[in-house]
Amino acid sequence: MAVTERHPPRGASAASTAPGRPRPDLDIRDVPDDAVKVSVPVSGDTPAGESTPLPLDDDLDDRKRLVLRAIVSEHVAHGEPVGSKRVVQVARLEVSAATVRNEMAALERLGYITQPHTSAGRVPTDKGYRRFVDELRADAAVAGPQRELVQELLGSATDMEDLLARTSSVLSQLTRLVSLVIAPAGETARLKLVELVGLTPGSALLLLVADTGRVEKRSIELPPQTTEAQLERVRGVLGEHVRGRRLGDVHAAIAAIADEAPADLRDVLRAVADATASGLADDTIHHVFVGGQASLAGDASFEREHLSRLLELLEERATLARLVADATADDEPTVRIGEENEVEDLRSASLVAQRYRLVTAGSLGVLGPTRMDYGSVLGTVRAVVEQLQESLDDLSS
Amino acid sequence: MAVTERHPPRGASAASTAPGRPRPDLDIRDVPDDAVKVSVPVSGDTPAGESTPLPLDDDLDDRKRLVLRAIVSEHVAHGEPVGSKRVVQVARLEVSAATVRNEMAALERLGYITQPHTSAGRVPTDKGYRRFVDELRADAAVAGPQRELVQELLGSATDMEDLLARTSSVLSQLTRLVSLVIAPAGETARLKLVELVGLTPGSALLLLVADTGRVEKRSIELPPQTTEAQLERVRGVLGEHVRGRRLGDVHAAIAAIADEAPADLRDVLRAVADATASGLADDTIHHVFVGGQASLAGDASFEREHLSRLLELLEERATLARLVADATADDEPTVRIGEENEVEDLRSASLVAQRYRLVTAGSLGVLGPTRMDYGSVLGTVRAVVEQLQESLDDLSS
DNA sequence: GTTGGCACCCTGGGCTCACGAGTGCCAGAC
DNA sequence: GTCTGGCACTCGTGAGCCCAGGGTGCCAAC
Repeated sequence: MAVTERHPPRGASAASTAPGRPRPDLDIRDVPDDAVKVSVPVSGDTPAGESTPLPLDDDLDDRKRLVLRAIVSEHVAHGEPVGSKRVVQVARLEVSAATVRNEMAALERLGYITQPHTSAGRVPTDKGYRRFVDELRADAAVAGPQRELVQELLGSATDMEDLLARTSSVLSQLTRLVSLVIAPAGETARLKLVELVGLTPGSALLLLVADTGRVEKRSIELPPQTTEAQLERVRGVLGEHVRGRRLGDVHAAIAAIADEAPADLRDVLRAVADATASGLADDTIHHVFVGGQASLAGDASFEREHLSRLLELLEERATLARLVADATADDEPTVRIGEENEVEDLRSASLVAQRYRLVTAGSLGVLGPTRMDYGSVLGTVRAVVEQLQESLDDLSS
Repeated sequence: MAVTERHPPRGASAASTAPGRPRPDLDIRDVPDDAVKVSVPVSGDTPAGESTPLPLDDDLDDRKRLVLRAIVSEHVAHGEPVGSKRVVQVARLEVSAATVRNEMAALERLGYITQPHTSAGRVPTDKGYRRFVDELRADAAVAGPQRELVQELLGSATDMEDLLARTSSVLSQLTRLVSLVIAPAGETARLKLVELVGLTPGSALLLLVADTGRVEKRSIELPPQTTEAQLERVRGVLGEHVRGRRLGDVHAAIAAIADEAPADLRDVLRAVADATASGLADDTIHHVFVGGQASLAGDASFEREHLSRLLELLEERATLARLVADATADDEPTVRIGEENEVEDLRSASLVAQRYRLVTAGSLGVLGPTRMDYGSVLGTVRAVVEQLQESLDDLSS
């Protein structure tokens, strides 16, 4: 029922329905070839460690898989432990509950599900969710009208900041989870304009504009008695030697010319160099857009104290940026489930993220309870990334 | 005890201890002349409406006041309803609990306190808090070392954005509440630089730099086949006619010259004018810095759903800016307690805010449960404003 | 391998009960 | 008139108990 809603049988599916089993028009489909790339072993450094060996078709026969899927779907949909009877109903299995119970016992032995207490239904473990996700294919979950909405919202963005802010907002609204959008690092972007604006006798504002539209400003304390004429000359020097360089190289370039500059400009140039020492090359100041934090509070999965820590985490933009960037190693959506997250506070949360590319890659994703609807979330993330991509191309063309 | 901690008997106090009552070395002091200016009737538009009539010394005799103060302090400190015995202890009253009970009954009749249920202790009502705050004088609650810390943190800020971000962070850390810092509107700031940077053949970036250090950028879609030469001329026109104007006047100025400009520049100038149509004069895009949201989750006053709505509110920066700005009509700290807030979702929350001035005023404050330690929060807000003020002066001198 | 049946387990809700904190009020003392 | 001790009363809370319900594991039979 609810499952059906979430996985509308759109698109061809009855395809390769594997071994001959009494399997009716189940909404849960097999893994097609565009299956979601999973977060697993890009190299050996996946946090999860022990989980599923990559060749999926190992310990679970078809029926066990169906049972697992049913349990995950049901649990995600209703939040309660699901029992054998329910599984029979929802998976439309043509066996008895007793049989399913046996399967469930097996699944529990294998670590895919667990019971909160003897004689409650079963609940998926992180491993169970992982398996479910691995077998899932991302739905095109953003329905027509919604998709148009996304297109419209993102399409009318005026610059990149705006675009990313909108993306964050759209993402959190569609998924009702916390959205995270990390702006591209931009250190390879090229400098389009360098300006030095005198604000007061003792201070000036350094403006750096990159060809991506990124604007950086730095306050600069000028040496006493710097004259406007000197500033003008510095402007000239900067314009000549620094414009067109990569953001990542700006600091070195300025430092270099400072050393060779005439004595009376040296101090000013040094000050300028200092101001560009950090925040351009390194990715410490990634802009991060966070949206929909309120959704965390609404979710019962998180108890008070945990919630509080999650919110704190969301305020540490640097950590956040690293977190999401780390999770997105290639161009496929990635899922980090519960314990797979290194970060302590994300134990009972999951991250679904994907990279997008501009000159250099940014990434985006959503954060929510482990018990989330991975199918539709994956679809949404993917769709939003595509749309963002397009809008970005529009902006920079 | 706890009260003592929160109101250390620093500074002269034993002063005008009003009428002759057996009042020992209470930590709760009388209202001195630098008493906190309250949010009340700057004009007739205070949301609260019916609460305390201004001449404070009306319905409450001294002992009732003491009792009320004790109840508020105790309740704030421990979060539980406080009973007559407790009041006797904590207020060091030399009367019996029975007497206090009579006083409490009176206070309840007057609407200052209430009992959650028959035969629990009493809890302050909004009106009770209001009265308490009205009689309170702001403590210099930021202790020495902390104050230095604030000074250090704010002092090393490089520009205004940075400074305000730090202020927000400091404020939330000191109070353990949600901090809100609203940047000055800046529409009266004067334009120091106008730049038009061509990014791609079809688009450019308009940069506006104000003498406050504020930088605004706007993406501009250029008419097809705009040449660099044209851009250069537009730059000239802008530099000549717009520089030095107030931000609030920029749009009109550009629109005006667009009409008079040579035909081949008109479209470009129109585009530029469009881009400056909003966000400069109006205060819709106040920058708002929010910090310490996690503290909301930690507080038991808010139940789940309410919490969620509060978090949502915090994401609506525009509303937030209006909220805080509205609350700060003059240069004294203001307190909005519970129902005094127009905004529905703030029913059980309080706002403590104060204005600070630059060229034009910004404001800042904290948001937390109604049951907060107004004494120290007021002190902290005041101290932070002072410090911010100083740092701002440093920055712009 | 599957099934129905059955004993068993555990949570959650509802109920009762005793306790304790706190009150309101009264009669008497100052 | 004001304060006080005392007392009866009121509720909310927590413990203890029971029962129903949903779920399980296992077994014997198909």
